[in-house]
Amino acid sequence: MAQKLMRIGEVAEWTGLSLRTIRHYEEVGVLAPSRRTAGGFRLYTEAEVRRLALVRRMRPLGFCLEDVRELLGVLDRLPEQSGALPATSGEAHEELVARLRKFWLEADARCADLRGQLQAAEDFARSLHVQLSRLLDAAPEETEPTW
Amino acid sequence: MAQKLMRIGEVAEWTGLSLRTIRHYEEVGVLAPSRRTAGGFRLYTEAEVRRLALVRRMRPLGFCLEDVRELLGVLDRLPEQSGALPATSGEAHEELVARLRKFWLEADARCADLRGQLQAAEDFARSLHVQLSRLLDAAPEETEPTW
DNA sequence: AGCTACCTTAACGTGAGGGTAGATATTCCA
DNA sequence: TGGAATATCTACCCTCACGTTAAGGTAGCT
Repeated sequence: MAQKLMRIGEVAEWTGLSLRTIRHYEEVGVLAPSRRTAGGFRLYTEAEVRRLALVRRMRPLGFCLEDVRELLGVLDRLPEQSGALPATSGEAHEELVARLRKFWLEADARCADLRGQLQAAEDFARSLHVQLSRLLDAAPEETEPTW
Repeated sequence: MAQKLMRIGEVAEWTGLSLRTIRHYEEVGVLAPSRRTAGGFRLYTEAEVRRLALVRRMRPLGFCLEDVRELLGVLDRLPEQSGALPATSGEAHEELVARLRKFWLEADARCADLRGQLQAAEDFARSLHVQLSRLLDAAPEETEPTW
């Protein structure tokens, strides 16, 4: 069956990215749709939509768009299935591994970072709650009696 | 004993904020040092440094600086100890509670958000690792034998 | 043909700082 | 007390990842 092509609005709904963001990704070379309608509407293949969804999942890691672009490039050169022999060999293969490992380490570090931030955020939310409780306890004349 | 006053560099070291960030917070009215030296150097009291450290802990929640400013204002009007009677009463008190609750709800929502992002990030890091392993397995000629 | 929903490019705005220059302050130490 | 070394000042422009607005074109239906 022929590929299902999506226009930008549908892609936005699917991925949770804004129209502006999707266009921006094209502007800076992260991902351009392979086709357009005669009138100029962007048409995305399912594979392209999946790539955008991947970018969406990457965002919390805080990689800049240039890094995202590079990582997509690396991922592209990866063999599809573990069964297949590597599409690359020798030096190219080595470099691929190196780049991938770099991203992995970086991603791991940023996960740790996120965990720390989450901690801080939860602490903060908790302390807000405590303040709020104190405030409510201190003004019983405004609250309903407990009976 | 007289207050210990810190200059911006020391404050930066204490809080983990950059000099530029601390100055920026002053520019947009989040927190200005109460004093300067005759020559114009910023001097922060310990209380001010604590406020900056609080802002630092709030950052992961992604509140904009205007919100931070407002929240600091609310926190300022809070009674210090649960023992003390509320410094405010009636309407003002009600409004304080309302604003504080708003921030609490918002903070909680953003924590949930952060948890989601962390999930996505960890998934992504894991998948990078998987790809990496596959890549290494597929090229045993480059790895050391297992014996 | 007209309507509506969706899409286009282009240009400017924003938030939260980063970086630099060039001038001034403060401190340390001989 | 006089430099030298270090810290800080203001003012300005830069960046990144989009948001916003304006003005207009397209797809598809009736």
